[in-house]
Amino acid sequence: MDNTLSQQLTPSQKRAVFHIEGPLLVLAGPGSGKTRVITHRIAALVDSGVRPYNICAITFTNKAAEEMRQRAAALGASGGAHISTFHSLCVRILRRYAGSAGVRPNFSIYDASDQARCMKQAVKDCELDATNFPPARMLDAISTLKNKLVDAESFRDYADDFFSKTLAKVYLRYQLILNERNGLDFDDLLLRTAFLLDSWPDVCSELSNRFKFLLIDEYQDTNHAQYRIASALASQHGNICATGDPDQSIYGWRGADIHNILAFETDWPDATIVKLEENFRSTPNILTVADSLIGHNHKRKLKKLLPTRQKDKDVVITASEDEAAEAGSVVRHIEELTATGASLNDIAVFYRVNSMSRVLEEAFIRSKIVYQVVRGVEFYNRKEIRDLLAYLKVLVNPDDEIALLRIINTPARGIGKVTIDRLRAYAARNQLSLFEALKHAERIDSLSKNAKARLAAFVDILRRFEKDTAGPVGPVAERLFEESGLAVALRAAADQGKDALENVNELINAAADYDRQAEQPSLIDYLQQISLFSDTDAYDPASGRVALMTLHAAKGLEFENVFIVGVEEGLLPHEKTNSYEDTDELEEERRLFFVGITRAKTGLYISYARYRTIRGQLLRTIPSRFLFELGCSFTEPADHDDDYDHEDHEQDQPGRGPPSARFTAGQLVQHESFGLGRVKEFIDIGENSIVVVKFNTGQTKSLMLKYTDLVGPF
DNA sequence: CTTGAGTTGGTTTTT
DNA sequence: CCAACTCAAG
Repeated sequence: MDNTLSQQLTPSQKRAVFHIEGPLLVLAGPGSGKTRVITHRIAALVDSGVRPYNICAITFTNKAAEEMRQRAAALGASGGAHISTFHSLCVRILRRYAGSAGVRPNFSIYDASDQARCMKQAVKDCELDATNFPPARMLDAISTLKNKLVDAESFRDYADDFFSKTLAKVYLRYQLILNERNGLDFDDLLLRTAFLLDSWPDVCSELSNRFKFLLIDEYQDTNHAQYRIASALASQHGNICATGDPDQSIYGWRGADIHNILAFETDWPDATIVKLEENFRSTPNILTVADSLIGHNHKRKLKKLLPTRQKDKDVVITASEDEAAEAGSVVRHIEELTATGASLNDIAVFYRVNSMSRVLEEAFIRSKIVYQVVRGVEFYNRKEIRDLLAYLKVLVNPDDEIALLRIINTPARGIGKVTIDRLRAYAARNQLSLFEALKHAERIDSLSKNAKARLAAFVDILRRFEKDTAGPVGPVAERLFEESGLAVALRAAADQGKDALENVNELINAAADYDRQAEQPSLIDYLQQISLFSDTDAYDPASGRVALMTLHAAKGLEFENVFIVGVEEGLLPHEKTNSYEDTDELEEERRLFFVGITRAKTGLYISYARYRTIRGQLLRTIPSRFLFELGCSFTEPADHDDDYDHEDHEQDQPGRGPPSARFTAGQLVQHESFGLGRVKEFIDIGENSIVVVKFNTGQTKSLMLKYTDLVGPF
């Protein structure tokens, strides 16, 4: 390696970079130059004679992979190394070894909404009530099982209580539906790959010998399936380098198992551990606050962030009246920053939930501050985009019934519910897929002559594209857009069609981009790739705009100035995370805040609003407990006189809830012994009024106002 | 069969 | 508040 490059590294970074053989764990705090270590390490490997072809680096997002590719190239290790996410790697492996893995290579990847459809069907097929067995809950449970590599059959053999047995039935059914449609959900990609590597030793050793050096970033957020895949890939040589920081583990809810990183030394007894504790990113002002906050987590190894920068601006904590005022305060601070020379590129605003972006966007538009909402997947959720993609999906995978049903009457071509039902009945009777039945429409007696003709016309459209699945994607997408009738329908739809047309154009351009970049463009590959896009992938660091994103999306990024808004009880920590008790989930919320804070280099602005509109209702909030854990002189400005002022003010305005009500549904309250909860119902009968509260402990209580110590609004 | 109005229910974070 | 679903009229 180039001497000047290695001179930029600290001794511990050098150790991590040049420790070539055997297992290596890099425990790296935020801002420790971890990414740089990995890219330098790739370069060092190549430098020491390793063929790039034998290197596999796994990152957390496609964006991170892209950046790493570029940086590695800049260090002279260009081309050949496989750098991607776990999911992308699994797609490649599954396509290559489809036969052994028990999948067909043209599988569709099912996203959350596709999964929801399949699950609804599964619950219905099992003759269960959707209220007792909500599809979302079922999916959650199944996802957890899949992440632990428990497939439907093993779970069925294992289930002993009523709920588990029911869940097992649903799981089997759900999986059957997926299989029939040749669809894999995100978890399947991992599970199938893990099973493949486990049950085919020759495949496992072939891959392990191909990837002689394995590097895995953000190891603290790997789940069991990923852990097993990683172990299998390293099985032949043990050249596994994992990097991560237990304090930045924020995906426990998705099955990430912090144990993976904690047990690395046990898994690989001859492992070398390198710690990167210096922080090159943030000022001591910020690190002190971060340290103080994360110190409130009990289940962690003690670790200090060692600052290397000089003191600079103090951390600013702002209390605003409501979310609009909070957004206004963000705008004012941004204007101050830009007035002193900061670029909008250097500014980011983080929030806990996506819905919070709206009020910020409105404020930015009013103040003419340009911004980007980092939400890449949103584009692919637009109706017109999903429609066009559904056509492409059906071409690649005709068994994808979800896609087929989406387009069969889009744009409207007179194929309604009755026709589809008859088609389905025929398919079921003859053990055919819906698409097969469609091709036989002529022979289905129950169909009217008209219906037959319409179905034939539809099949004809698809038939014209049958041979186009191999080559470039852009031209196919463009032609299909026209010939499917989507184009005509959108052009007819006056004003809102205009946006839609632009979006479709963007999609076609993106597809053409893909054609240029891919070594061997194909529709299958394209569709599978875009299914794995993440929000962060859309982040453009040179856009000259303020970046708005969730705290989760902020992972791995850094900004000169960071705003974190809505730091309130119920939001951060989020109320859904059973966080009144000192639980693991609460600790994860704290880590999430920690991740947000440590993204900031120089300016850190934390804020909360005293009132916030939640589901259309203006509610009193409680400042987050985390604010008190920051260790800086934070005093809650709320005092009682202010409260009453506001109450009065509120009562003057009609439409803000009944003035006599002391509680309104949805409101956050605190009880001396039950803790935090939300008002479900307030039965206002004067002196004997009753409040029904659902507490975070899970229990719902009806409390009589005059006997209870319910505190709220705060 | 299509469309629009009305109702209902669900609401975190994401590969 | 919003999306997804239901139902009735055209």
